[in-house]
Amino acid sequence: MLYANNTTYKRHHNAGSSDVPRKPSTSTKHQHTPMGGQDNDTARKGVGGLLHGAHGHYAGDDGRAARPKNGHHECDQCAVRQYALCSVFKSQEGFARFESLVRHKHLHAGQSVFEEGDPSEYVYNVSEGAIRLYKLLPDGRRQITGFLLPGAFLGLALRETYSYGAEAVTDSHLCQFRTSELKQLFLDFPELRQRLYEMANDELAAAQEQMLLLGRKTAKEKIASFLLQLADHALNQNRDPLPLAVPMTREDIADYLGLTVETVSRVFSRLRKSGVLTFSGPSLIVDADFDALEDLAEEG
Amino acid sequence: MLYANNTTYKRHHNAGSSDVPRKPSTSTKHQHTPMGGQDNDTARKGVGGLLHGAHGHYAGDDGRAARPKNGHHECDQCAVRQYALCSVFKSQEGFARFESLVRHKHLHAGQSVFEEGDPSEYVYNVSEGAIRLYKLLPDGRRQITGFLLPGAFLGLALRETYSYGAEAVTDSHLCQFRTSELKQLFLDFPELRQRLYEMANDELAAAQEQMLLLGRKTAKEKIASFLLQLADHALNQNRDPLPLAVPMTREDIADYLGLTVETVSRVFSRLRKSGVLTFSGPSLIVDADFDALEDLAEEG
DNA sequence: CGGGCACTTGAGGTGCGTCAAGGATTGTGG
DNA sequence: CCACAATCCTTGACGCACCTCAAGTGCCCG
Repeated sequence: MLYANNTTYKRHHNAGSSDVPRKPSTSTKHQHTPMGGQDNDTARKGVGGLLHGAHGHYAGDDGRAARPKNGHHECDQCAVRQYALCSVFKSQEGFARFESLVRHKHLHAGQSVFEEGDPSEYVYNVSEGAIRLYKLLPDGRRQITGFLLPGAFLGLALRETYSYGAEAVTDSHLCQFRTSELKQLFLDFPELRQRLYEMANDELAAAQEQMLLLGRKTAKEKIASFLLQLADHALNQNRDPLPLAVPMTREDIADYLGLTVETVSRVFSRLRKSGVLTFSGPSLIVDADFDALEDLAEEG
Repeated sequence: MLYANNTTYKRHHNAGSSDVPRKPSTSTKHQHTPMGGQDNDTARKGVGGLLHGAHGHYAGDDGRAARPKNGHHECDQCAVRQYALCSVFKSQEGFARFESLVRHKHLHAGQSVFEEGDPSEYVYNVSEGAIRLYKLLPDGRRQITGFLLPGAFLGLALRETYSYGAEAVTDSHLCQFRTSELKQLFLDFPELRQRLYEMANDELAAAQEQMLLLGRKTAKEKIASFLLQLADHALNQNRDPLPLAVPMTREDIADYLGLTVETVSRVFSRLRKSGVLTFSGPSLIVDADFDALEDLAEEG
């Protein structure tokens, strides 16, 4: 079940440009990934850094989500209510007003939430699953700018159109709001804006860190940093970083780190052969020498 | 005067790591750059994109700043008051309260505003000059994450320490506020937070664009995109994009685009030889084929 | 069991980094 | 006014990290 994702973004075929890197031709399909499976299901949330999600305060359960999987979503059963945007509404009536605006949306792995350039009519809160944000060049080259995890907010930019695309990496659940209605709420709930502001700041810091990675780190350092992000996110949720699940495909990782699939694969292999990582299948790392990874990542 | 900047960030020498790119050894010095000079002085503000500044509404003057250069700064003479943060204070007493908190700081080219890890006691508004934001790896590799221009806000991230360093590219003037005091103002002036939120969002969108550039564009595309950023910023200030000044050094450009000095220089040369650009000295472009640049940049 | 997809691995090419040298500009001090 | 030192920029030769192309393996699912 760790192969729980696939790619759906379309890459425009581009007849004959010259000195530009590979423009992949990619198939388009939707694939329903069965949820459930064994317990390392927890992995689905395991990302961190530019990979946004709720941090800390993962009260109670050890990371395994015992949520309604039947598509019947209610806010009072919501897994992320304690720390998502919703947590701003302390009072009963405040929350009621908030809840009245929400529309629940379920997405299958690979489905698009919105595309770059779409009018930004809605904003979302991720309550289950994982979303990837990406930007494309006209010839199809893709840069993934981040992964969103439960508790993360989607659509921050209060602009007329989305400046990036968003797709479900795995089956996901989103709470949808009209941008205009959310703005109304700002008037009565200044804490809401405060909360969004903090989130934007966190994203900004993460984005700067990612620029450093993209512009100045080697492939090995990028992979090491990425794995540490995954591990840190697990720690932030009070989960054990081992075994470490890598829910996204090699292609997603490559597009996130500014590499190619082959390079990602090769670096993983080299880390495995040098004893830093032990794999159990391509998307599950059962052992990792985090000290070695930190040296490799040149953190700081 | 277009060589109006230098580098001051320290690059740690790192005895013997192996497969890591060049770790430059850089001198440390402060250099006072005489302001004034001829009129293409306007160039000092010429940046855009991740290069933040005030956009639009550059009422009146054609870009040449007729500001008090005598260090005696008063808010009511401030060049950016109309569109900087200060503009949220409509009322006389509101602004008075705001002004009472400000402390004016003048920086010479190359001087540090703060370094990564410093406690974020202050935030700033840029009223004159240009600031570069950067992050360093332990071995000295640097990534410039953005340039700040008049009207831009510095220190957005309401975190305990700055997550990046900031240095003056040219002689600059900043308005300094205590973070704690600014937060107080939030209570009485919700528009202030709104404004900062919008700014953070703009930066975020720019950061994502820059990630696309860093992760997926070729050297030529990066340079072309960069020049278009410069030109767009000029346009946003109602200035003619030609002649186009490039106030930062090749090293700054390289560290901004994830390249080396030599590559930056070579690409400029190639663009010059192919007739896309015409230079008058290394930091002034007197003619540019913007259509060609847009093709090269793969904008989209 | 067969086709599709993700992943891996190898062989070879290249864009850009590295190393090195030289030119242009500016500021400094005699 | 002229060495000079210090930067910054440019250019060439070369090498390598990563990309490209291609073939093969394993897994999943129909």
